[in-house]
Amino acid sequence: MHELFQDKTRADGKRARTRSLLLDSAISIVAEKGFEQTKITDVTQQAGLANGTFYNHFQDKDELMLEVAAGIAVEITARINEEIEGVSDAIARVVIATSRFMELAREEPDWVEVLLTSSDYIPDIQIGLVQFLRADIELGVEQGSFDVTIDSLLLNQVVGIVRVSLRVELESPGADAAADTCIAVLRILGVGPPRSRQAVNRILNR
Amino acid sequence: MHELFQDKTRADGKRARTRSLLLDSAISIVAEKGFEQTKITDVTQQAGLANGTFYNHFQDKDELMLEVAAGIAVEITARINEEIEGVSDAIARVVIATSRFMELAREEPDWVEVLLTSSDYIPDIQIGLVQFLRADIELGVEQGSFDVTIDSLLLNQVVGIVRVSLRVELESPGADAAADTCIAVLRILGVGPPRSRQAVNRILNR
DNA sequence: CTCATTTTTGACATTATTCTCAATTTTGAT
DNA sequence: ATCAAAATTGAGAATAATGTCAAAAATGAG
Repeated sequence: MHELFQDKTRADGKRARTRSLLLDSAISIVAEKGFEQTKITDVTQQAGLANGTFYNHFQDKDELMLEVAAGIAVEITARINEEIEGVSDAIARVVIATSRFMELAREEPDWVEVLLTSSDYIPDIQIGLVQFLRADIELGVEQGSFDVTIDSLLLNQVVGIVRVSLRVELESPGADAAADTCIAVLRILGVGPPRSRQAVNRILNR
Repeated sequence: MHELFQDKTRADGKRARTRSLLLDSAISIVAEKGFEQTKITDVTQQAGLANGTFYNHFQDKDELMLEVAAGIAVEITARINEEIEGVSDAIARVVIATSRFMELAREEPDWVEVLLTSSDYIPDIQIGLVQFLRADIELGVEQGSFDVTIDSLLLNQVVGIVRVSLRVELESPGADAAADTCIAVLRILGVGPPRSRQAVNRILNR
Protein backbone atom coordinates (compact mmCIF):
# COMPACT_ATOMS: atom_id res chain seq x y z
CA MET A 1 0.00 0.00 0.00
CA HIS A 2 1.87 3.05 -1.35
CA GLU A 3 1.48 6.65 -0.29
CA LEU A 4 0.22 8.38 -3.38
CA PHE A 5 0.93 12.00 -2.49
CA GLN A 6 3.83 11.72 -0.07
CA ASP A 7 5.87 9.73 -2.59
CA LYS A 8 5.61 12.65 -4.99
CA THR A 9 6.75 15.33 -2.51
CA ARG A 10 9.53 13.72 -0.45
CA ALA A 11 12.07 16.19 -1.78
CA ASP A 12 9.94 19.32 -1.44
CA GLY A 13 9.65 21.71 1.51
CA LYS A 14 7.83 21.16 4.77
CA ARG A 15 4.67 22.79 3.49
CA ALA A 16 4.31 20.39 0.57
CA ARG A 17 5.08 17.40 2.77
CA THR A 18 2.47 18.26 5.38
CA ARG A 19 -0.06 18.85 2.65
CA SER A 20 0.67 15.43 1.15
CA LEU A 21 0.45 13.82 4.56
CA LEU A 22 -3.05 15.24 4.95
CA LEU A 23 -4.03 14.04 1.48
CA ASP A 24 -2.78 10.50 2.12
CA SER A 25 -4.42 10.44 5.54
CA ALA A 26 -7.69 11.43 3.90
CA ILE A 27 -7.40 8.45 1.56
CA SER A 28 -7.17 5.98 4.39
CA ILE A 29 -9.97 7.58 6.39
CA VAL A 30 -12.33 7.90 3.43
CA ALA A 31 -11.62 4.30 2.45
CA GLU A 32 -12.53 3.22 5.96
CA LYS A 33 -15.47 5.48 6.84
CA GLY A 34 -16.84 6.76 3.57
CA PHE A 35 -17.02 10.24 2.13
CA GLU A 36 -19.56 12.03 4.28
CA GLN A 37 -18.60 10.29 7.51
CA THR A 38 -15.02 11.55 7.21
CA LYS A 39 -14.53 14.47 9.61
CA ILE A 40 -11.68 16.95 9.44
CA THR A 41 -10.46 15.89 12.88
CA ASP A 42 -10.33 12.25 11.71
CA VAL A 43 -7.93 13.30 8.99
CA THR A 44 -5.67 15.45 11.17
CA GLN A 45 -5.61 12.77 13.87
CA GLN A 46 -4.65 10.10 11.34
CA ALA A 47 -1.89 12.44 10.15
CA GLY A 48 -0.71 13.06 13.71
CA LEU A 49 -1.26 16.81 13.32
CA ALA A 50 -3.25 19.40 15.20
CA ASN A 51 -6.70 20.21 13.96
CA GLY A 52 -5.76 23.80 13.11
CA THR A 53 -3.10 22.67 10.67
CA PHE A 54 -5.76 21.54 8.26
CA TYR A 55 -6.86 25.12 7.66
CA ASN A 56 -3.34 26.12 6.81
CA HIS A 57 -3.60 23.94 3.70
CA PHE A 58 -7.24 23.68 2.66
CA GLN A 59 -10.29 25.91 2.72
CA ASP A 60 -12.61 23.07 3.69
CA LYS A 61 -13.29 19.36 3.31
CA ASP A 62 -14.49 19.75 -0.27
CA GLU A 63 -11.20 21.22 -1.39
CA LEU A 64 -9.31 18.36 0.23
CA MET A 65 -11.59 15.75 -1.29
CA LEU A 66 -11.41 17.20 -4.75
CA GLU A 67 -7.63 17.03 -4.67
CA VAL A 68 -7.61 13.51 -3.27
CA ALA A 69 -10.05 12.20 -5.85
CA ALA A 70 -8.37 13.96 -8.76
CA GLY A 71 -4.95 12.67 -7.71
CA ILE A 72 -6.18 9.09 -7.56
CA ALA A 73 -8.01 9.37 -10.88
CA VAL A 74 -4.89 10.69 -12.61
CA GLU A 75 -2.70 7.96 -11.15
CA ILE A 76 -5.08 5.14 -12.05
CA THR A 77 -5.65 6.50 -15.55
CA ALA A 78 -1.89 6.70 -16.07
CA ARG A 79 -1.30 3.14 -14.88
CA ILE A 80 -4.00 1.72 -17.12
CA ASN A 81 -2.76 3.71 -20.10
CA GLU A 82 0.72 2.36 -19.55
CA GLU A 83 -0.62 -1.14 -20.15
CA ILE A 84 -2.61 -0.49 -23.31
CA GLU A 85 -0.18 1.90 -24.94
CA GLY A 86 0.70 0.43 -28.31
CA VAL A 87 -2.13 -2.12 -28.36
CA SER A 88 -4.18 -1.45 -31.47
CA ASP A 89 -6.98 -4.02 -31.27
CA ALA A 90 -9.98 -2.49 -29.48
CA ILE A 91 -11.08 -5.76 -27.89
CA ALA A 92 -7.59 -6.27 -26.47
CA ARG A 93 -7.45 -2.66 -25.22
CA VAL A 94 -10.76 -3.01 -23.40
CA VAL A 95 -9.86 -6.37 -21.89
CA ILE A 96 -6.42 -5.28 -20.74
CA ALA A 97 -7.73 -2.01 -19.31
CA THR A 98 -10.53 -3.75 -17.45
CA SER A 99 -8.35 -6.47 -15.98
CA ARG A 100 -5.66 -3.97 -15.00
CA PHE A 101 -8.30 -1.97 -13.17
CA MET A 102 -9.45 -5.07 -11.33
CA GLU A 103 -5.85 -5.83 -10.45
CA LEU A 104 -5.47 -2.35 -8.99
CA ALA A 105 -8.36 -3.13 -6.66
CA ARG A 106 -6.12 -5.79 -5.11
CA GLU A 107 -2.88 -3.76 -5.23
CA GLU A 108 -4.28 -0.48 -3.96
CA PRO A 109 -7.71 -1.15 -2.50
CA ASP A 110 -7.86 2.22 -0.74
CA TRP A 111 -7.32 4.16 -3.94
CA VAL A 112 -10.03 2.25 -5.74
CA GLU A 113 -12.40 2.47 -2.77
CA VAL A 114 -11.94 6.24 -2.60
CA LEU A 115 -12.32 6.60 -6.36
CA LEU A 116 -15.61 4.70 -6.28
CA THR A 117 -17.08 6.57 -3.32
CA SER A 118 -15.87 9.99 -4.37
CA SER A 119 -17.26 9.69 -7.88
CA ASP A 120 -20.72 9.57 -6.29
CA TYR A 121 -20.13 13.04 -4.88
CA ILE A 122 -17.79 14.57 -7.47
CA PRO A 123 -19.12 13.47 -10.86
CA ASP A 124 -16.30 15.23 -12.70
CA ILE A 125 -13.89 12.58 -11.44
CA GLN A 126 -15.25 10.04 -13.89
CA ILE A 127 -14.89 12.32 -16.90
CA GLY A 128 -11.28 11.49 -17.74
CA LEU A 129 -11.77 7.75 -17.51
CA VAL A 130 -14.95 7.91 -19.58
CA GLN A 131 -13.21 9.85 -22.35
CA PHE A 132 -10.66 7.09 -22.79
CA LEU A 133 -13.41 4.49 -22.68
CA ARG A 134 -15.38 6.26 -25.37
CA ALA A 135 -12.35 6.42 -27.65
CA ASP A 136 -11.75 2.69 -27.35
CA ILE A 137 -15.40 1.89 -28.01
CA GLU A 138 -15.31 4.09 -31.11
CA LEU A 139 -12.22 2.22 -32.23
CA GLY A 140 -13.97 -1.12 -31.69
CA VAL A 141 -16.97 -0.02 -33.72
CA GLU A 142 -14.68 1.08 -36.57
CA GLN A 143 -12.86 -2.24 -36.41
CA GLY A 144 -16.19 -4.06 -36.67
CA SER A 145 -15.73 -5.74 -33.29
CA PHE A 146 -18.42 -3.94 -31.28
CA ASP A 147 -22.12 -3.76 -32.09
CA VAL A 148 -23.42 -0.69 -30.24
CA THR A 149 -24.61 2.86 -30.64
CA ILE A 150 -22.40 5.07 -28.53
CA ASP A 151 -24.38 7.28 -26.19
CA SER A 152 -24.43 8.39 -22.58
CA LEU A 153 -26.51 5.37 -21.55
CA LEU A 154 -23.99 2.90 -22.99
CA LEU A 155 -21.00 4.63 -21.40
CA ASN A 156 -22.75 4.71 -18.05
CA GLN A 157 -23.63 1.04 -18.35
CA VAL A 158 -20.04 0.03 -18.99
CA VAL A 159 -18.82 2.21 -16.14
CA GLY A 160 -21.56 0.71 -13.97
CA ILE A 161 -20.48 -2.86 -14.72
CA VAL A 162 -16.87 -2.08 -13.93
CA ARG A 163 -17.86 -0.25 -10.75
CA VAL A 164 -19.86 -3.11 -9.27
CA SER A 165 -17.18 -5.59 -10.28
CA LEU A 166 -14.53 -3.51 -8.54
CA ARG A 167 -16.72 -3.40 -5.45
CA VAL A 168 -17.10 -7.18 -5.49
CA GLU A 169 -13.33 -7.52 -5.90
CA LEU A 170 -12.77 -5.15 -2.95
CA GLU A 171 -15.18 -7.10 -0.78
CA SER A 172 -13.89 -10.58 -1.62
CA PRO A 173 -10.37 -10.25 -2.99
CA GLY A 174 -10.02 -13.99 -3.35
CA ALA A 175 -12.59 -14.58 -6.06
CA ASP A 176 -10.69 -13.64 -9.22
CA ALA A 177 -13.46 -11.65 -10.86
CA ALA A 178 -11.30 -10.06 -13.57
CA ALA A 179 -11.98 -12.50 -16.40
CA ASP A 180 -15.73 -12.58 -15.80
CA THR A 181 -15.81 -8.81 -15.70
CA CYS A 182 -14.00 -8.53 -19.03
CA ILE A 183 -16.50 -10.96 -20.54
CA ALA A 184 -19.40 -8.93 -19.17
CA VAL A 185 -17.97 -5.73 -20.65
CA LEU A 186 -17.48 -7.33 -24.06
CA ARG A 187 -21.02 -8.71 -23.99
CA ILE A 188 -22.44 -5.26 -23.29
CA LEU A 189 -20.44 -4.00 -26.24
CA GLY A 190 -22.13 -6.53 -28.47
CA VAL A 191 -19.45 -9.19 -28.73
CA GLY A 192 -21.26 -12.53 -28.67
CA PRO A 193 -20.71 -14.93 -25.75
CA PRO A 194 -18.39 -17.46 -27.49
CA ARG A 195 -16.18 -14.77 -29.01
CA SER A 196 -16.03 -12.89 -25.70
CA ARG A 197 -14.81 -15.92 -23.79
CA GLN A 198 -12.31 -16.82 -26.48
CA ALA A 199 -10.92 -13.28 -26.68
CA VAL A 200 -10.53 -12.97 -22.91
CA ASN A 201 -8.77 -16.35 -22.67
CA ARG A 202 -6.41 -15.42 -25.47
CA ILE A 203 -5.58 -11.91 -24.24
CA LEU A 204 -5.18 -12.79 -20.57
CA ASN A 205 -3.53 -16.10 -21.68
CA ARG A 206 -5.11 -18.60 -19.36
CA MET B 1 -46.68 11.50 -7.68
CA HIS B 2 -48.57 9.40 -5.11
CA GLU B 3 -48.07 9.36 -1.34
CA LEU B 4 -46.89 5.85 -0.61
CA PHE B 5 -47.52 5.69 3.12
CA GLN B 6 -50.35 8.17 3.60
CA ASP B 7 -52.49 6.38 1.02
CA LYS B 8 -52.25 3.25 3.12
CA THR B 9 -53.30 4.86 6.43
CA ARG B 10 -56.01 7.36 5.54
CA ALA B 11 -58.57 5.44 7.58
CA ASP B 12 -56.38 4.81 10.63
CA GLY B 13 -55.98 6.95 13.73
CA LYS B 14 -54.07 10.16 14.11
CA ARG B 15 -50.92 8.38 15.23
CA ALA B 16 -50.68 6.29 12.09
CA ARG B 17 -51.43 9.27 9.89
CA THR B 18 -48.72 11.44 11.42
CA ARG B 19 -46.28 8.60 11.13
CA SER B 20 -47.11 8.18 7.45
CA LEU B 21 -46.80 11.90 6.91
CA LEU B 22 -43.26 11.76 8.30
CA LEU B 23 -42.40 8.78 6.10
CA ASP B 24 -43.70 10.45 2.95
CA SER B 25 -41.96 13.69 3.86
CA ALA B 26 -38.74 11.76 4.24
CA ILE B 27 -39.14 10.39 0.70
CA SER B 28 -39.33 13.84 -0.82
CA ILE B 29 -36.43 15.22 1.23
CA VAL B 30 -34.15 12.23 0.61
CA ALA B 31 -34.98 12.36 -3.11
CA GLU B 32 -33.97 16.02 -3.14
CA LYS B 33 -30.97 16.14 -0.78
CA GLY B 34 -29.69 12.58 -0.53
CA PHE B 35 -29.47 10.19 2.35
CA GLU B 36 -26.84 11.68 4.63
CA GLN B 37 -27.74 15.29 3.94
CA THR B 38 -31.29 14.72 5.13
CA LYS B 39 -31.65 16.14 8.65
CA ILE B 40 -34.47 15.34 11.04
CA THR B 41 -35.59 18.96 11.06
CA ASP B 42 -35.82 18.93 7.25
CA VAL B 43 -38.29 16.08 7.49
CA THR B 44 -40.44 17.60 10.24
CA GLN B 45 -40.46 20.97 8.48
CA GLN B 46 -41.54 19.35 5.22
CA ALA B 47 -44.29 17.59 7.18
CA GLY B 48 -45.33 20.85 8.85
CA LEU B 49 -44.73 19.35 12.29
CA ALA B 50 -42.60 20.31 15.27
CA ASN B 51 -39.20 18.79 15.65
CA GLY B 52 -40.15 16.94 18.83
CA THR B 53 -42.93 15.04 17.08
CA PHE B 54 -40.36 13.02 15.21
CA TYR B 55 -39.22 11.34 18.43
CA ASN B 56 -42.76 10.32 19.23
CA HIS B 57 -42.64 8.01 16.23
CA PHE B 58 -39.03 7.00 15.60
CA GLN B 59 -35.95 6.30 17.67
CA ASP B 60 -33.64 8.03 15.22
CA LYS B 61 -33.01 8.76 11.56
CA ASP B 62 -31.91 5.19 10.83
CA GLU B 63 -35.20 3.74 11.98
CA LEU B 64 -37.10 6.19 9.76
CA MET B 65 -34.90 5.45 6.77
CA LEU B 66 -35.17 1.71 7.16
CA GLU B 67 -38.94 1.93 7.11
CA VAL B 68 -38.97 4.31 4.15
CA ALA B 69 -36.64 2.15 2.08
CA ALA B 70 -38.36 -1.11 2.97
CA GLY B 71 -41.77 0.35 2.12
CA ILE B 72 -40.61 1.50 -1.29
CA ALA B 73 -38.85 -1.79 -2.02
CA VAL B 74 -41.99 -3.78 -1.18
CA GLU B 75 -44.19 -1.53 -3.32
CA ILE B 76 -41.89 -1.63 -6.33
CA THR B 77 -41.39 -5.38 -6.06
CA ALA B 78 -45.15 -5.85 -5.93
CA ARG B 79 -45.76 -3.68 -8.98
CA ILE B 80 -43.16 -5.49 -11.04
CA ASN B 81 -44.42 -8.90 -9.96
CA GLU B 82 -47.92 -7.91 -11.02
CA GLU B 83 -46.64 -7.51 -14.58
CA ILE B 84 -44.72 -10.77 -14.89
CA GLU B 85 -47.14 -12.97 -13.01
CA GLY B 86 -48.12 -15.77 -15.36
CA VAL B 87 -45.35 -15.12 -17.88
CA SER B 88 -43.37 -18.33 -18.18
CA ASP B 89 -40.60 -17.45 -20.64
CA ALA B 90 -37.52 -16.25 -18.74
CA ILE B 91 -36.45 -13.80 -21.44
CA ALA B 92 -39.90 -12.24 -21.43
CA ARG B 93 -39.96 -12.08 -17.63
CA VAL B 94 -36.61 -10.28 -17.52
CA VAL B 95 -37.53 -7.87 -20.29
CA ILE B 96 -40.92 -7.01 -18.83
CA ALA B 97 -39.52 -6.59 -15.31
CA THR B 98 -36.70 -4.36 -16.52
CA SER B 99 -38.90 -2.14 -18.66
CA ARG B 100 -41.53 -1.86 -15.92
CA PHE B 101 -38.81 -0.73 -13.54
CA MET B 102 -37.66 1.90 -16.01
CA GLU B 103 -41.25 3.05 -16.41
CA LEU B 104 -41.53 3.44 -12.63
CA ALA B 105 -38.60 5.83 -12.78
CA ARG B 106 -40.85 8.13 -14.82
CA GLU B 107 -44.05 7.51 -12.85
CA GLU B 108 -42.55 7.74 -9.36
CA PRO B 109 -39.09 9.28 -9.67
CA ASP B 110 -38.85 9.99 -5.94
CA TRP B 111 -39.44 6.38 -5.00
CA VAL B 112 -36.81 5.14 -7.39
CA GLU B 113 -34.37 7.87 -6.39
CA VAL B 114 -34.74 6.96 -2.72
CA LEU B 115 -34.47 3.24 -3.47
CA LEU B 116 -31.21 3.81 -5.35
CA THR B 117 -29.62 6.06 -2.74
CA SER B 118 -30.81 4.09 0.27
CA SER B 119 -29.52 0.79 -1.06
CA ASP B 120 -26.02 2.28 -0.80
CA TYR B 121 -26.52 2.63 2.95
CA ILE B 122 -28.90 -0.23 3.71
CA PRO B 123 -27.67 -3.18 1.63
CA ASP B 124 -30.53 -5.41 2.86
CA ILE B 125 -32.93 -3.39 0.75
CA GLN B 126 -31.66 -5.03 -2.42
CA ILE B 127 -32.09 -8.55 -1.08
CA GLY B 128 -35.72 -9.04 -2.04
CA LEU B 129 -35.28 -7.75 -5.57
CA VAL B 130 -32.15 -9.85 -6.07
CA GLN B 131 -33.92 -13.04 -4.97
CA PHE B 132 -36.53 -12.60 -7.68
CA LEU B 133 -33.83 -11.80 -10.20
CA ARG B 134 -31.89 -14.93 -9.30
CA ALA B 135 -34.97 -17.11 -9.73
CA ASP B 136 -35.61 -15.73 -13.20
CA ILE B 137 -32.01 -16.19 -14.24
CA GLU B 138 -32.12 -19.80 -13.03
CA LEU B 139 -35.28 -20.27 -15.08
CA GLY B 140 -33.57 -18.84 -18.15
CA VAL B 141 -30.60 -21.15 -17.74
CA GLU B 142 -32.94 -24.16 -17.46
CA GLN B 143 -34.81 -23.01 -20.55
CA GLY B 144 -31.51 -22.80 -22.44
CA SER B 145 -31.92 -19.07 -23.06
CA PHE B 146 -29.16 -17.70 -20.83
CA ASP B 147 -25.48 -18.61 -20.97
CA VAL B 148 -24.07 -17.75 -17.54
CA THR B 149 -22.85 -19.17 -14.28
CA ILE B 150 -24.97 -17.72 -11.51
CA ASP B 151 -22.89 -16.17 -8.76
CA SER B 152 -22.72 -13.03 -6.68
CA LEU B 153 -20.68 -11.21 -9.34
CA LEU B 154 -23.26 -11.82 -12.04
CA LEU B 155 -26.19 -10.75 -9.86
CA ASN B 156 -24.36 -7.60 -8.86
CA GLN B 157 -23.55 -6.84 -12.48
CA VAL B 158 -27.17 -7.12 -13.56
CA VAL B 159 -28.27 -4.99 -10.62
CA GLY B 160 -25.52 -2.53 -11.50
CA ILE B 161 -26.68 -2.21 -15.11
CA VAL B 162 -30.27 -1.59 -14.07
CA ARG B 163 -29.16 0.90 -11.41
CA VAL B 164 -27.18 3.09 -13.78
CA SER B 165 -29.91 2.91 -16.39
CA LEU B 166 -32.49 4.02 -13.83
CA ARG B 167 -30.23 6.89 -12.89
CA VAL B 168 -29.90 7.94 -16.54
CA GLU B 169 -33.69 7.72 -16.89
CA LEU B 170 -34.12 9.88 -13.76
CA GLU B 171 -31.69 12.46 -15.05
CA SER B 172 -33.06 12.67 -18.59
CA PRO B 173 -36.61 11.35 -18.59
CA GLY B 174 -37.00 12.09 -22.29
CA ALA B 175 -34.55 9.60 -23.69
CA ASP B 176 -36.52 6.34 -23.67
CA ALA B 177 -33.75 4.14 -22.28
CA ALA B 178 -35.95 1.15 -21.46
CA ALA B 179 -35.39 -0.89 -24.64
CA ASP B 180 -31.63 -0.35 -24.62
CA THR B 181 -31.47 -1.35 -20.98
CA CYS B 182 -33.36 -4.58 -21.64
CA ILE B 183 -30.94 -5.38 -24.44
CA ALA B 184 -27.96 -4.70 -22.16
CA VAL B 185 -29.37 -7.01 -19.49
CA LEU B 186 -29.99 -9.81 -21.98
CA ARG B 187 -26.47 -9.41 -23.36
CA ILE B 188 -24.98 -9.76 -19.88
CA LEU B 189 -27.02 -12.91 -19.47
CA GLY B 190 -25.41 -14.35 -22.60
CA VAL B 191 -28.15 -13.78 -25.14
CA GLY B 192 -26.39 -12.80 -28.38
CA PRO B 193 -26.91 -9.31 -29.86
CA PRO B 194 -29.31 -10.21 -32.69
CA ARG B 195 -31.52 -12.41 -30.52
CA SER B 196 -31.56 -9.77 -27.77
CA ARG B 197 -32.79 -7.05 -30.09
CA GLN B 198 -35.34 -9.33 -31.66
CA ALA B 199 -36.68 -10.50 -28.29
CA VAL B 200 -36.98 -6.98 -26.94
CA ASN B 201 -38.79 -5.74 -30.05
CA ARG B 202 -41.20 -8.65 -29.90
CA ILE B 203 -41.94 -8.46 -26.17
CA LEU B 204 -42.30 -4.68 -25.97
CA ASN B 205 -43.99 -4.78 -29.42
CA ARG B 206 -42.40 -1.85 -31.20
C1' DC C 1 -70.66 17.14 25.04
C1' DT C 2 -67.19 15.61 28.38
C1' DC C 3 -62.81 14.49 29.85
C1' DA C 4 -59.13 10.99 30.45
C1' DT C 5 -55.82 9.79 27.31
C1' DT C 6 -52.91 10.56 23.51
C1' DT C 7 -50.35 13.52 20.68
C1' DT C 8 -48.02 17.60 19.60
C1' DT C 9 -45.28 21.54 20.68
C1' DG C 10 -41.04 24.26 20.88
C1' DA C 11 -37.73 26.06 24.03
C1' DC C 12 -33.62 24.36 25.68
C1' DA C 13 -29.90 21.02 27.07
C1' DT C 14 -26.57 18.11 24.93
C1' DT C 15 -23.49 16.56 21.69
C1' DA C 16 -20.81 17.01 17.47
C1' DT C 17 -18.14 19.47 14.15
C1' DT C 18 -16.10 23.38 12.06
C1' DC C 19 -13.26 27.25 12.10
C1' DT C 20 -10.15 31.06 14.33
C1' DC C 21 -6.11 32.96 16.14
C1' DA C 22 -2.46 34.34 19.54
C1' DA C 23 1.29 31.85 21.19
C1' DT C 24 4.88 28.55 20.24
C1' DT C 25 7.87 25.78 17.51
C1' DT C 26 10.30 24.66 13.37
C1' DT C 27 12.57 25.70 9.14
C1' DG C 28 16.20 26.69 6.09
C1' DA C 29 18.78 30.61 3.80
C1' DT C 30 22.75 33.08 4.97
C1' DA D 1 25.03 29.11 14.41
C1' DT D 2 21.60 32.81 13.73
C1' DC D 3 17.12 34.60 13.13
C1' DA D 4 13.27 36.29 10.25
C1' DA D 5 9.78 33.96 8.07
C1' DA D 6 6.83 30.06 7.84
C1' DA D 7 4.31 26.45 9.89
C1' DT D 8 2.10 24.24 13.69
C1' DT D 9 -0.47 24.10 17.86
C1' DG D 10 -4.61 23.56 20.65
C1' DA D 11 -7.85 26.02 23.47
C1' DG D 12 -12.11 27.76 22.73
C1' DA D 13 -15.64 30.49 19.97
C1' DA D 14 -19.12 29.70 16.54
C1' DT D 15 -22.29 26.82 14.27
C1' DA D 16 -25.18 22.88 13.58
C1' DA D 17 -27.70 18.88 14.60
C1' DT D 18 -29.74 15.69 17.92
C1' DG D 19 -32.51 14.56 21.65
C1' DT D 20 -35.61 15.82 26.05
C1' DC D 21 -39.57 17.14 28.44
C1' DA D 22 -43.15 19.91 30.87
C1' DA D 23 -46.90 22.37 29.15
C1' DA D 24 -50.60 22.88 25.68
C1' DA D 25 -53.67 21.05 22.29
C1' DA D 26 -56.23 17.54 20.02
C1' DT D 27 -58.57 13.17 19.94
C1' DG D 28 -62.26 10.02 20.17
C1' DA D 29 -64.85 6.65 23.37
C1' DG D 30 -68.72 6.84 26.17
